[in-house]
Amino acid sequence: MQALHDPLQNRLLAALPEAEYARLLPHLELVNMPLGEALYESGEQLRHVYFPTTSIVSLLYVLENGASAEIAIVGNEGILGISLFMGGETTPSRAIVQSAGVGFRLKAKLLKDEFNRAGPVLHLLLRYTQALITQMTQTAVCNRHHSVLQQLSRWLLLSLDRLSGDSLAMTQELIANMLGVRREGVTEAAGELQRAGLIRYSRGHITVLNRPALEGMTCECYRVVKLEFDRLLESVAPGDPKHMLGQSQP
Amino acid sequence: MQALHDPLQNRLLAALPEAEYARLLPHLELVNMPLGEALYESGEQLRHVYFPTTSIVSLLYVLENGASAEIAIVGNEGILGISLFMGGETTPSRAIVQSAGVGFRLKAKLLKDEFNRAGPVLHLLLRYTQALITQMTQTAVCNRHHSVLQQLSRWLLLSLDRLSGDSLAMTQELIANMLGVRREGVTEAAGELQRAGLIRYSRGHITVLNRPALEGMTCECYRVVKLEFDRLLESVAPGDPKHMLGQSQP
DNA sequence: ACCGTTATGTGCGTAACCGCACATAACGCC
DNA sequence: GGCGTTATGTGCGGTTACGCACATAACGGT
Repeated sequence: MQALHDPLQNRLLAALPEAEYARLLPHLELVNMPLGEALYESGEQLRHVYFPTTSIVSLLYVLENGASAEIAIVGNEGILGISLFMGGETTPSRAIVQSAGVGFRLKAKLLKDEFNRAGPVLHLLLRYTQALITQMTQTAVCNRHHSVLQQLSRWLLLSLDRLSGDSLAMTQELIANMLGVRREGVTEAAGELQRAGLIRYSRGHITVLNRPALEGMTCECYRVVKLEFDRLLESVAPGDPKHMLGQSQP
Repeated sequence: MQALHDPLQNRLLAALPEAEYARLLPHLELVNMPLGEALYESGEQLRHVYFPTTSIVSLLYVLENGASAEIAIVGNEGILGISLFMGGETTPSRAIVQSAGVGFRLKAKLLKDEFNRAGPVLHLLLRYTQALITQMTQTAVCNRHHSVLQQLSRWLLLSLDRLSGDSLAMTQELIANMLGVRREGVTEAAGELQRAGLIRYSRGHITVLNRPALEGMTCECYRVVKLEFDRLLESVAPGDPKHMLGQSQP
């Protein structure tokens, strides 16, 4: 079982230089991440950071009236708990597991210590954070200007990218909560995608049948985010200066 | 004239420890920031970072079809150009001056060098960035769930906080661009606020007449952002351990 | 095979906002 | 003081999504 789950399935861990990875590896703890679990709640002190491998976690904000909106999706490309190294310790949002799976966690102190070495780990985490910021901003833009159909498409593609697969276990009700729209709105949009032959939907299981076509009809928000993650997190080899803070150009 | 404009009017600069401020001061250059100026464009390499003092700058994303949406507001509490130290060098968004005024700028290399000392400046900038992230996430939430009236209220309060005043020069057309809504929608909402006696509006000049009442009717998004900025950027005195990355608790 | 539960589909009327077309009004300049 | 320009107000039909009330359908256990 353990053999099936390798920390290197997380692309952020995989991008670490050998020395840093070797330092962290003994402390990485495999954890199960069941559907609905809160990795952290609004305003809660973090004890661990999490590196998902086969799970998907949503950062979401819940309004006083109970309505919710997803801020960003984190999967095998990222880390949960950035407020730890950003210095705020807490955030007003929550992290909820949206697709059950596993991941690895690391004690808060260990990550902070590693971050404070001000070496490759710091720079990698900050680059990831910048990519995450882009995802957040694009969520804001998409919320403002695009239809439920477009947002659903974007969400599907972003989620599948973060699972490295083409199918996903998720009810329309849950997706509606993520997008902050009516469940019926998701039903309608999903029906449209299904009639167009782009996806297949059945009781909590979505499969993308024609990914190129789906990408083609999705709003630019998806592409912007994808490009930015690719640009900022392209495989960072040991010694590769890409993720070191350069001495700048004239 | 120069005497009227002190870098310490920028709260981020004011929060620096003496030693760091002394190092940066000789390199801080007073710059005029006229309405509509782009401090940076999407994807553009940054040559400077900017610390507004009497101006307001919007981070905004412009869609392929020309529609736009504001991501965050930066004024005398912050800095423009975080992608420089986050490591990405560029972002997909633009920074446009929304309220003319002045600010101070610093050459990119100097800021990077200071950041790379991994001292108080790094920690302060990261805390600010986390506060900015909160503003961005709350923008996404507000875009999703709240009315134009509520968004206008939030926007007004956030802007005035960043000017440390109670009036603002801004046409409804510009505000509409920021919020990503119709100009007529802003007219309607502003009319409502005016009829309620909360603001006065006249040809590009808004004055808040009854701030407590305005705050009272604004959605929680404003308060969440304000609280988070206060929490993360409360005056950081030299030697104050608040902005140092603590050695964590058990 | 049955039945409760959960998931999805559908059909309303309503509210908010959009796009467009103007009307009015304030200001700046000659 | 007249006039072009810019800013704001208003009306109206159309679209999108909402809230609610159901109908159907799939699954899961006994």
